[in-house]
Amino acid sequence: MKTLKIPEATIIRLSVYSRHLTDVDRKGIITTSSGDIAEGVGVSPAQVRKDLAYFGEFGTRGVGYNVKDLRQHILRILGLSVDWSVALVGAGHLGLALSSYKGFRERGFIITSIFDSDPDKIGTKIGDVEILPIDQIEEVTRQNQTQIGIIAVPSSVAQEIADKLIKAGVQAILNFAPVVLNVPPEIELRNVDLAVNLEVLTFNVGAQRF
Amino acid sequence: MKTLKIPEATIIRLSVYSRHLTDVDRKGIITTSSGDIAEGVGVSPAQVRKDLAYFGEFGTRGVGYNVKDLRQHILRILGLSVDWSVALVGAGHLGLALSSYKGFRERGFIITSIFDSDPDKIGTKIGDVEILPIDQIEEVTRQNQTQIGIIAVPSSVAQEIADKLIKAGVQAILNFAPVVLNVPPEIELRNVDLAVNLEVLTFNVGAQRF
DNA sequence: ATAGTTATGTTAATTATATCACTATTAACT
DNA sequence: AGTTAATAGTGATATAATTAACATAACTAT
Repeated sequence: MKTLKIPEATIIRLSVYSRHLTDVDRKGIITTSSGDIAEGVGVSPAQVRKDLAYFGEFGTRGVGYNVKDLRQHILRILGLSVDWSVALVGAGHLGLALSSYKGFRERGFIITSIFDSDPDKIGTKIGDVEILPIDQIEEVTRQNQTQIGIIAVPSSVAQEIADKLIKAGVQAILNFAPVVLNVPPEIELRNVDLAVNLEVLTFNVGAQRF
Repeated sequence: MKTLKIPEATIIRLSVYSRHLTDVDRKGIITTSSGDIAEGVGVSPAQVRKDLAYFGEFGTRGVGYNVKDLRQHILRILGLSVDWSVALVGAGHLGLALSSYKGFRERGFIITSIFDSDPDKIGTKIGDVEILPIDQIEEVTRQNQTQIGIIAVPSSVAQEIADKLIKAGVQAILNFAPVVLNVPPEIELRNVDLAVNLEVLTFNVGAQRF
């Protein structure tokens, strides 16, 4: 249980590598190299090797990497060798988009419950998952042993939902509300702020000013 | 036109600061400090001051920052003192979620055109914007002088759409397709990969292994 | 066998980013 | 007016991440 510090950027790249390797594998290619991967995803070969080196030796010198093997190794590293139960809170446009997003299920993220406060939505289904009222979050999430919560509700209620999810025992939260959430340190939290992404773009478009 | 290199992390934080300042301003608070801001958004006071120092001096020593002033300065820095015309390509669940996302308009991002390939969708409206066919991207985007394109289409066609948007003269692209896009260096590109975000979480949940 | 080639794994150097500690400035109060 | 408290701005330091360089291992061909 050595706590070697691994950069988050490395984790993000590993995720991208694994997706790239899935594509390469589908083309029937058996062997690849740090150079190939680097070219495929737009980083340097040294970066690819360094990222992998945090976790072990997966290649053969002079030869390269076996595509299937390396892919499996990375998926294992990312914790994707098992399925994850996900609770989605908020069945608005964004919630609907997330629940129908193929990429989640492909990677082993199964949305096992959906919650909303709108009485008109409660009882209806998205796919084969029934929309439940907010006050059932704790009971249902605990019962399903759900580890991950996705917050897709308005900012005004996001903290309240986060508290409920944590009380229900989730270990990680993906938050789409543009607000700073307060969570205990043992809870993994990531924020996806859609407007921020556009703002980085507009800054860069005008960045010759600085 | 000095090209002082500014960390992307700084830009992201500035965006968060400005949103925080909007909240603080709404509460009627006139003056704030690096310490207040730091506490409000979860970073260190030194970080706040360092981030601002890239762009000038906005505060008064011993006193702090005027909330409205600082907010305006940051918005100006981020390029948000003017509106931006945005073209949205893909009117699926995600496209619908993005087009109805309040946060965009609030920050000056106006979706001026929406495109999709589905004949059933073409001609219908989202809000007051009509969905147009893909082959009108170039003409309409150029006419509107649209600077930003959002790609919310399947991975298989994302590169093709990117090419069209670039040909139409957009300067920046926000890509939601989980694929590595190839764009010329003068085009600003950001990728939002929803699955990657969950994978960073699952890695961290199991990270005691390393 | 052996030399040559290729590509990994790893150490070292460089670059980038964040933190810290100090200085300067302002306002308030006595 | 002088003193104290508060807080921005900044240069120095520490930490982190990326890039480059290199030594090692495996394969190929003669």
